[in-house]
Amino acid sequence: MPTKQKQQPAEGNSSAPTMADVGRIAGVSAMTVSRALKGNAYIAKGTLDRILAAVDQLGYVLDQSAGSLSSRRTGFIAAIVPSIDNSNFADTARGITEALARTNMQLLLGYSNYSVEREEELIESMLRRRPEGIILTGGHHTRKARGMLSNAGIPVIETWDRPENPVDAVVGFSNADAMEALVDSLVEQGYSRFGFISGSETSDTRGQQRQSGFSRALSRHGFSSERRVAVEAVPLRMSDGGTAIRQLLNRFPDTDVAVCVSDLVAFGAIMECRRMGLSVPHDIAIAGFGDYEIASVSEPGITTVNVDSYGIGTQAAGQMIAMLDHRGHSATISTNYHVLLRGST
Amino acid sequence: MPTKQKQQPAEGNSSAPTMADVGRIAGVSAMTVSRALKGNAYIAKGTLDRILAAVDQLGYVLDQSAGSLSSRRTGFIAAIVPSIDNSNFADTARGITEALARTNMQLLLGYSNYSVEREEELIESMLRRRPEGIILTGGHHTRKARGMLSNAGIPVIETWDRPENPVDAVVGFSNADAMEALVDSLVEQGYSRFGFISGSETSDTRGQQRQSGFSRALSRHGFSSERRVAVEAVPLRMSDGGTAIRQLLNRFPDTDVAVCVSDLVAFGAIMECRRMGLSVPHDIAIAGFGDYEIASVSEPGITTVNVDSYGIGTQAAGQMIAMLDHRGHSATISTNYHVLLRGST
DNA sequence: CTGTTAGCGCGTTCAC
DNA sequence: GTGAACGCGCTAACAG
Repeated sequence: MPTKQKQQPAEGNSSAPTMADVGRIAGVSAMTVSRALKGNAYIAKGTLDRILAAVDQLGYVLDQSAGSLSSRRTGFIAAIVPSIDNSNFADTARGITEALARTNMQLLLGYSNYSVEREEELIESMLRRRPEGIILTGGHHTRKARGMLSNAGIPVIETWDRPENPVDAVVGFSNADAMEALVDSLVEQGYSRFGFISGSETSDTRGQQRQSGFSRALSRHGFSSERRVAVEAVPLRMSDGGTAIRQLLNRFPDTDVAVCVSDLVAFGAIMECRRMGLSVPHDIAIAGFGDYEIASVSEPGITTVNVDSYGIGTQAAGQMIAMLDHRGHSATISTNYHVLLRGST
Repeated sequence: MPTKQKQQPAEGNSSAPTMADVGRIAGVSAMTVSRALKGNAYIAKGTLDRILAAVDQLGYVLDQSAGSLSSRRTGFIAAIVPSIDNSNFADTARGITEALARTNMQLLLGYSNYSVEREEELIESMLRRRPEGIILTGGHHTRKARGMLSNAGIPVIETWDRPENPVDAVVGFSNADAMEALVDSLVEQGYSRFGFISGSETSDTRGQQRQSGFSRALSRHGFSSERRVAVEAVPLRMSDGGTAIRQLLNRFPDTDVAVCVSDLVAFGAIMECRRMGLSVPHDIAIAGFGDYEIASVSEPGITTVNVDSYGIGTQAAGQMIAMLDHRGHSATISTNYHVLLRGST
């Protein structure tokens, strides 16, 4: 009977202490340590104290990978946002994190850089961690991604949008409708020669939807929606707004209001106007989207649409928790938006 | 001998497929599937194809929790930043993510909200996932946190600072020195009656260090550093800059330049000045810190210090990878900063 | 209130 | 090139 030496039988090396080590010191079994650390089981007061002392002495930290393998619950929620530089999605991520902090769930956060291919990769690598649920941005995914998602058998929540064919639950609003509301308000203010500044027409799905809302509203009012400039960059930076407004005014000098896909772009455009010696809103009015902090602080304030970025995060997390508790089922939750008229128009 | 039924013997329920399932279809053992999916082992071409087909057919996704329990490598790198709304730290997080994307490591990201207690909680919950390394912001941690960190036996990298007693490796710069450089430049520009706008004096360690650099520089030049306003909020928002500049000018009307802990605050201050009818820099000059995007786009541009937030992230990740490879050891890496004089001063 | 037993799904190690 | 056995550290299930 040869002494088969399989998988290095833990020699006297200083690897992390285990529950068994803690138990040895406290004079109990590993199982009792497990129960004591979980907190919701009956443990004799004295035993508990000895266990906690041993934990302290060893500096023991639970190994959750091992625990979740056994319990079949990882405690992970995955979330993917297009970017974290963009404060709108950062707010959503913060909302998710804070809502999750009340639970024992941990957030596994990724950002796709506005690419569905990158999103697919992220989904795959995150699913390897066996999250109990996944929160996505938007309703546009690769075929393979959709396949993996439905195969995973976990709640999926799409946010920031109202997909036509949702994978599962949805927490969001119609970007087209929100933009339409903005345009309506601007028409009411007396504007009629609208320009539109957007980013890449292929990657930024929400930007495209805003543009279709823009066109829809204008055609309803009988105005032209031809004055459009697209900057091929994603995500759009403030400085892109400067480039874009120059192009717009160059190609369509009669424009009386420029609507931008985001407040950041609008801000860049306003600053560029100042440099060009144009007064906003007197010579040209400018509106944004998203109600970033800068929109209210900037002077003049930027007319925009508040879309409750933070609330999208908390509501998505709340819906996720409900679905995991079996208290709630797949649903579509409408988040609020409202137009804010400020000094820039 | 009673039929003890332990741990639900996987009935015909639709739980996720395993390597064994894949192997069954492909006509090989689970072990061969493992090797095939790892990629770096010799597998007969035909076998490989059958395995990949089976993976596809089942929609099989590797279970990394199980894998890492066995291999003792989780593939996680943990990172904690004070906030993700603040684009400086968001840039660092992006730098880490992008540098890590080339490896097989996955980022476990948390934010402490500028609280060392919250940081301690985060460190504990992250260590439960057995990260292979951890990246922190700053050098200020609770005693317990330091204990857990050294106990964990993994590389620790502190960033954005030059701690006196680093836990392990460091990637950062001296906030005091950087601020001193800014003040020196402003003195050279002819300013002498300096004001300082900062946030909480207790939670924002880097803000405090900037303030001490501010005082040090001024005393070196023989100027007063008494003109100070602290807003008790963390993190500081743009709008806090407005409140603060009012207070500052109220209490110290002779101030000729206001130095702010961050560009966001500086921007808020500049906008408030505009509302008060003060011209920047004619009536009052204003400088920031961090070289946020807004500093270069805003009109006037904001004088500030660029501290390479993104580079801190990529370098920290690079150092981490080196340490994990045993190619590099604990080290202190200096990141660059440079003063940018713009129109606001 | 506590212990025993088994096994979560994989990778390590050795055997062929 | 491939397989068998074992165990990573923990918790479910049951027995007492």
